[in-house]
Amino acid sequence: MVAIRVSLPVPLRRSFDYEHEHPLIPGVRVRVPLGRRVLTGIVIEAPTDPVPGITLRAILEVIDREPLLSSEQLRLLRFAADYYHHPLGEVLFAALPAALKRGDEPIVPRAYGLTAMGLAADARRFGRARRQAALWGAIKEAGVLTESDLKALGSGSRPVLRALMAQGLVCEREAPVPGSSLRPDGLVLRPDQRVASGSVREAFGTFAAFLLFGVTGSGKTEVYLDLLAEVVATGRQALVLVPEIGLTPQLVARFEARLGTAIGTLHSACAAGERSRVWSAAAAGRLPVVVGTRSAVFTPMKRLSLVIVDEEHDASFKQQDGFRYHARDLAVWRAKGLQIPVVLGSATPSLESYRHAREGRYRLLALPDRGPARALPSVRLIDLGRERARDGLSGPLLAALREHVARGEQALLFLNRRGYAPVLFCPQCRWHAPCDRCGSRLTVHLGDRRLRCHHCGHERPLPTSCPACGHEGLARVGDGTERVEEGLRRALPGARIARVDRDTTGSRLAFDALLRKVRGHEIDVLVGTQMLAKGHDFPNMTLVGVIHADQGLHGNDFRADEQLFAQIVQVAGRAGRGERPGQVLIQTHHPAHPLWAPLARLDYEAFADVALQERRETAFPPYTHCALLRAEARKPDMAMRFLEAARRLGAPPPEITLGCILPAVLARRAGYHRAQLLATSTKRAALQSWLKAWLPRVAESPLAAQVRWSLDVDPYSLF
DNA sequence: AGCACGCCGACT
DNA sequence: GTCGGCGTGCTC
Repeated sequence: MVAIRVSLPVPLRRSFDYEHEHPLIPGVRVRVPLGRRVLTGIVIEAPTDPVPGITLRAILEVIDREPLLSSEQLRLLRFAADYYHHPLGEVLFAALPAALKRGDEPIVPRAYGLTAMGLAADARRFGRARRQAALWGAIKEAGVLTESDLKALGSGSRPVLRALMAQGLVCEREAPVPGSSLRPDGLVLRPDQRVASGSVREAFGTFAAFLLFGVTGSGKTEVYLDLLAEVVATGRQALVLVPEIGLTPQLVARFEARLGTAIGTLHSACAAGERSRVWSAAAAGRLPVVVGTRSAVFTPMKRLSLVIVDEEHDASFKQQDGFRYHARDLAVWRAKGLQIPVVLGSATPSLESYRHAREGRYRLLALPDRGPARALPSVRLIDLGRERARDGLSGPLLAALREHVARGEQALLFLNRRGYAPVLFCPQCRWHAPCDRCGSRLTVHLGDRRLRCHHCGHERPLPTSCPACGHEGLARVGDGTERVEEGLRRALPGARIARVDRDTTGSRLAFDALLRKVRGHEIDVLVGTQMLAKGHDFPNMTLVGVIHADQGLHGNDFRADEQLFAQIVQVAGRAGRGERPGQVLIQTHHPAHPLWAPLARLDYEAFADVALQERRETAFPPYTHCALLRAEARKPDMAMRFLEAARRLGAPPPEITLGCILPAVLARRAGYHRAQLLATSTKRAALQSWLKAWLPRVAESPLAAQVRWSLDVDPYSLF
């Protein structure tokens, strides 16, 4: 009998030991009793020295013959659990597709081939069994018959196959790697793309991180494809991480067409069965390329030799609840462990990555060209202090809209605020419609005459008079997309206007239908939220207006600057992607802000200089490393009291700064009172080792059980 | 997280 | 008299 250490999907910061007749390999799944339930767990150490003084219970069943998680994956997941200070059990299970979490068999795609007897057989032996003869002939010719080939032959072919197997002519065998009928001449790279791709190719087989820096339309995707083609051609594997909205069927189709091979995709909308199929196929080395969102960073890949993170600055790579990992950072760590190159691509890199590149830890690969006949759009600021705006629309913006529409061109207006107005205000008693469950205001939605909270979803009918004093003239203050749309209809009668936000465009289908209408020029002006900002090409769109750009300038959050820059570049990329040059008009109350000069030139490097300087002065990332302890509780003060206790347990060394306990920016949300405590240090290792000692004590503090708390290492934002 | 045990209010 | 509210304690 040996002791086996097992990790279980429970939020406990420890593992459990069981006994079994013989040692097991780490990564194997087992069924074990815990209390009076039976759970699926993962062996992490066997044999192990059992915790003394505890009678071990027996493992009930060993599920896998081969480890489900490879040692490489276990190393990655252990590191992630350690670095993000999240219970290992939850981390391990976060990496598994749902079916495998439950303990289902991994899906092994089957294939069939001829046995020696089958190869030697003669067509005449089948006599009148014509279907058997045909199937035998087909397998002989193709060499192998996959499960999907069999399906293509129709349902009647399965009994025929069984008959061939019964005669010992056909047997099961491992499915082959999908054929790569690569078309190597499909890609013609420009010189700068060739240089970029060449640098990465030279690094195959060693660890190197590259920052592929190129504006929208500069052809980053061609560089990826060139590298992927190389990986596919040499029978190795590559992992491509993309932002949540970036994984479109079009993108996958383009990859498949260029690479001439099937591509596995993993994303949140993936059906459970499909997910575990891709997972298993990738693990076995049968899928050369996997494209996926955040959680795909954990995909097992036997022959992984390249990792690409596209739009590496995108916020969706950071998980915002539970196990708060950053997929881009883990991707870099994974590449380092495997000694393979990793390519981070962006037009607006995160300041973290950009600093690494500037200081030589990452290699900067710039794609300056925009290709033939692609001029950058011109950007102009409109000073809202001088130009009065009505319904969010200033005179110069309206004039430009009229001009472009009259010329038969299209325009796009951005405003990251849906609804009609963000505040309903009583001018008589100064009442503002509040959300009962959050510390926020309700947004006026005129379309269905309701008040809605954009934080918790709470809603109620729009009152016609003030609930506090009965006054009838309630004011709708501020601009939302509904109001801008209404203003546009008044100012541009006759123009065909459409609005795109979560309220008008519920389904993917409706969204696609609208995009088609825009391309067919059935729409002149499109008003919408950031739903529109990414990826959609409208060749006739020559004007882009940004209604309010100021949230990003004086945001309460340290990352507001880089998000604003990324958004403006993103938005500007919508203008003039056809032959006609684009024009971008940005309305701001602060035209003199130092960030606007580089923004107006769409000059990322100049922006990064200003922003990095400011981050250095204010001691924010990337110049310091942060960990944020968040807490929330129904009872007021409870979260604060927990954090105070945690702070007292802290006793940090001098190189770590433990901040004050502050209410969260939205101090009350969905009925919970929220607060947070920030720890920072210029030394990542020092912060890590202090957290390691601190966190178990925090977890065991008596108040911990009475609040919902979490630690966020490298928080994306301090909201 | 589950799932127990455990001690106080409104119901067949 | 019970059914059931969720407080707190434990799981190898």
